[in-house]
Amino acid sequence: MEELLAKKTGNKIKTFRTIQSEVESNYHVALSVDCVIFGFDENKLKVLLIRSDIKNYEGQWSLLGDLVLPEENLDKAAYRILKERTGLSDVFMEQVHTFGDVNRHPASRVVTVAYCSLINIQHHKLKILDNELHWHDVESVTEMAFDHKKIFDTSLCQLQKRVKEHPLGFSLLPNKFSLRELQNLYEAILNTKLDRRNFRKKFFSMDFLIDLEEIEKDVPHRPGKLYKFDYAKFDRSPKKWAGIAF
Amino acid sequence: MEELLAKKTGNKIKTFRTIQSEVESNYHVALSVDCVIFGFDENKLKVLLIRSDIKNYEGQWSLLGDLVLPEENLDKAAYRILKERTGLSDVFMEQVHTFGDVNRHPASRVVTVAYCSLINIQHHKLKILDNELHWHDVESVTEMAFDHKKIFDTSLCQLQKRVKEHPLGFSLLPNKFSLRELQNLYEAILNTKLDRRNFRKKFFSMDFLIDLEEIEKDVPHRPGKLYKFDYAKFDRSPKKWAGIAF
DNA sequence: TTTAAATTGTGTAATAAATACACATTCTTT
DNA sequence: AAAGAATGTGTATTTATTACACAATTTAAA
Repeated sequence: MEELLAKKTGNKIKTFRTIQSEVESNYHVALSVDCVIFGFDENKLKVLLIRSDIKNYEGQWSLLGDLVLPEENLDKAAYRILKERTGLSDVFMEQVHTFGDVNRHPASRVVTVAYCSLINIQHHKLKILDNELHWHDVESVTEMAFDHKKIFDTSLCQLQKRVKEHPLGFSLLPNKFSLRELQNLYEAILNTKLDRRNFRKKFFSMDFLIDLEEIEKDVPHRPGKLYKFDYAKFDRSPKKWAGIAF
Repeated sequence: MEELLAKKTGNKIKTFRTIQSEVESNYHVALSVDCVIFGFDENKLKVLLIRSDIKNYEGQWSLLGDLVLPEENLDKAAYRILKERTGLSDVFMEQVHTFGDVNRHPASRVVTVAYCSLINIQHHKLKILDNELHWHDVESVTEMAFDHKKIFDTSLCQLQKRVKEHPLGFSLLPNKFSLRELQNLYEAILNTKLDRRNFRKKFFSMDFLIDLEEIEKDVPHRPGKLYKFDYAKFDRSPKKWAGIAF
């Protein structure tokens, strides 16, 4: 193995040059991916957590994560974890931040790359029978294992920001949704109340909603119309998302 | 060493459990930090690059990076690199993204965390005599070593976005600056032309600029007034940055 | 010393976007 | 048949964005 990686040689700083023994003994870390998987159900934003089986954090909730495999890209690892846990593969997924504090894992140094994912909770409802996995209300998440609360908070903040810039929210909804459901979703994500008329005006003026000429069923009040998001039109559109400034 | 990290046991997926031998042999990677250091000089946005001394990329330009030390947090590593190269320590620095494609480094798997930094180029002009280090015009950066072009592009995009949301730009300017310099900076970062009167109106209405009652010197035309950014007022302000939508 | 060149400093009118706000309608439940 | 609950709709006000022109100041050149 030739000169590789990085090392300081005397006073002169060289780029990416070191010797094999250093690499093996000191400069390598374990690398994991943790997924913050969001869902939306009963008008609440949810996050999918698993009970930790690590000694120090036994019984506490943690994010879904795993070590990155030797021949696996980071995004691939994130999709693998999601697939294993939910069975879903064609969903929104995005890298959020990397957490690498020296003592974040009790056993050894583990650097973790956090990913945020948005899924339609109905699509995989059946797989969460396992009592180690649970959908938690986002607003009632408090203590978590490791530094996962910090990772979760960071992801939620980023979601709140991103959802104003891009039409991400639809990934969390059923294919057919009412405007009330859409507004409830935005209110849940942004943790705020929105004016109903202005919300509707805004979404209709963007013109990416297709009226399905159907109405809700089984609601104890006047049913609303159902819509779907026009992904094809969105993809063609040059200006894309106008931005949502509530 | 107890059960640690992550492993699949049969069909059941466990969280963070594995055995020592796996950790050492397969699941560890080299971890580096790469800094995209931006500066502003002669009305152009610049990036600080170093000539690569790696065999495959010899002579090509690369970002300033180094392996993360065993007992070093990621942010610390980024600040260390910046300090070593520029002598500056109290500057804007922010994690951008992590790049971990399997073959991004020719020698072995090296996952790198990219950081973006904004510095006042005047403050360390003297240290860049070394001909391996060079300030490049951002718009003329083309080929780079490794996947550094991709890292650079990602960082520049993020900078363009962040500078509209937060008052970052001032880190790139001298303490005293004219409004023309400020506008030139924004035009350089955003790669666009802005209306001078609207730009001034916008910044004055934010009310974070302190009029220093001084004027520029040595300009071949009517000199402009000098200002500084009121960081104290900004920190106290509840609404912070109004957002710049050009 | 006069003139040309360059850039600063300033305000208003027009357009677009965000906000606040109320009532009739439709469907379900009792 | 009446009460409850949520849908569907429009306008007026305020705020932000954009487009745009001319006099004043300084330096450099004639």
